[in-house]
Amino acid sequence: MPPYRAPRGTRDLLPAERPAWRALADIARSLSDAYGYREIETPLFEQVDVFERGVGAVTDIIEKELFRIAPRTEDAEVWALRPEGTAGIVRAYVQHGMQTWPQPVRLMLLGPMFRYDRPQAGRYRQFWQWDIEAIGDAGPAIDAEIIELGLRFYREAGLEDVEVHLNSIGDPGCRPAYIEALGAFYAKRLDELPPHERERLATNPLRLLDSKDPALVRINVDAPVITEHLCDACADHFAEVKDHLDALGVEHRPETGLVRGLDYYTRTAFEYYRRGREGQQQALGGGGRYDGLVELLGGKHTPGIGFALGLDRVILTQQDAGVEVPSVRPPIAVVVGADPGGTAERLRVATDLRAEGLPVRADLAIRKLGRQLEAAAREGSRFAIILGDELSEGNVQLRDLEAASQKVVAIDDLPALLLRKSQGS
RNA sequence: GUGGCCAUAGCUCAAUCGGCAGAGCAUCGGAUUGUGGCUCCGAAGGUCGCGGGUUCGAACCCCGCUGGCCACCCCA
Repeated sequence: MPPYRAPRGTRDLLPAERPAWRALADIARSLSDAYGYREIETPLFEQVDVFERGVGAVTDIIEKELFRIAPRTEDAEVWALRPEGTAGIVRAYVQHGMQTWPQPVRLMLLGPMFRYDRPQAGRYRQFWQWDIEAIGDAGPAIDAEIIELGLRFYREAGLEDVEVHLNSIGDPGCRPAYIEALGAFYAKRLDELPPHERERLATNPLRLLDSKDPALVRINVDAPVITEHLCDACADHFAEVKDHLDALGVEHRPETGLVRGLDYYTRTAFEYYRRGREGQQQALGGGGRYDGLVELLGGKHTPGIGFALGLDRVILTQQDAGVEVPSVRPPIAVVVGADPGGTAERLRVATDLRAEGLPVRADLAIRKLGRQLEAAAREGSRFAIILGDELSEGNVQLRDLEAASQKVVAIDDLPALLLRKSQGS
């Protein structure tokens, strides 16, 4: 066994699987361009305060999953690896005075996030998210734009049966009254609650709503529904979000038990699931509105909304659904030689062709021609460029490895010839 | 953070009752010295996850640790 391994909950993404990842990143970037969400990169770590204030100090993400960086000196700042993207993006929004930009500011971020969680399938300590944020627009239309953008991404990734679950969780004006009503409801039936759920009642009663405990599922049928306790402004907003989605032809499934785990969410909350795969670990992405977050991080009161899609889970779901994804592309040609030791001329010919922009590998192993051709064929290359005695007249053998045919070609004609072939003629 | 299942070559897996660690694939080499994916031959590759214990003897039984998976918790 090797002495060192990738840290728990992390993994190496090997060449064979990278093309599928790159394809997802390409989709994310081209959709971001098309929708006008411009790419931003923020540090992988921030001051702990950014997350504690932004995500919420009493959330699981902060209390038990934050990757804290041990300070080097007593008076050093305390840092942590980012567990999600929104807090850092909003910090950047405030820091760079983006409130003076045309509003809303549409941003996208693609990168790794870190949570000190117990690993499981589809759950890693380092995982990748695609973040979309629109900061500075309170209107319901932008909610619909973003929700549809997420669905569009899944479709382009080959996942046709992803749907959005939608809820509104109110705002600081109306939510406290609802939580009180909810608390009172559970208090009346305290003896029916499992001990574990009783504890959560004190810390975060909303959480009981999406519990899977059978006893609680039964009780929750009678629980007060948040969308019936919204203030007029929140209720109007929610209705208009749904109207906008309907106008787009986007199906949305009401989910009154949907409560997101981060403190900063207000009003719109949504999660993406594959139809028939609605378990808690199966969320492919989620997001919501965070109208108080900019202010929490030192800016003016500014509305915002966004989502985070888990790329690791998209990859897993593609595999599960049998979606065809790109694989490693072989070079169009491999330069091989009759003289096993003639690595210098093989390297020179390949280098010249690469200078013309052609993906060409040279066989640099000192081995006989048969082995070189074998390797080229197994790699999937279309052509082998065979260097032999003809080289003294400026010619090579161009062998078509698929057709098993070959012809003598002037070495000077190779670039144009291969270029034509690589464009699929 | 809680509970359960698992860990043998790079990968997928065998190894009878506790009695000399194996196969397929992959890698490298050879099959009369300029022609490939097939075939044949061969080589290399192991701290049986790690550390203790029981035993004449442990891949196999017991304990601990690490890691993976699953169910919780929670999230993406």
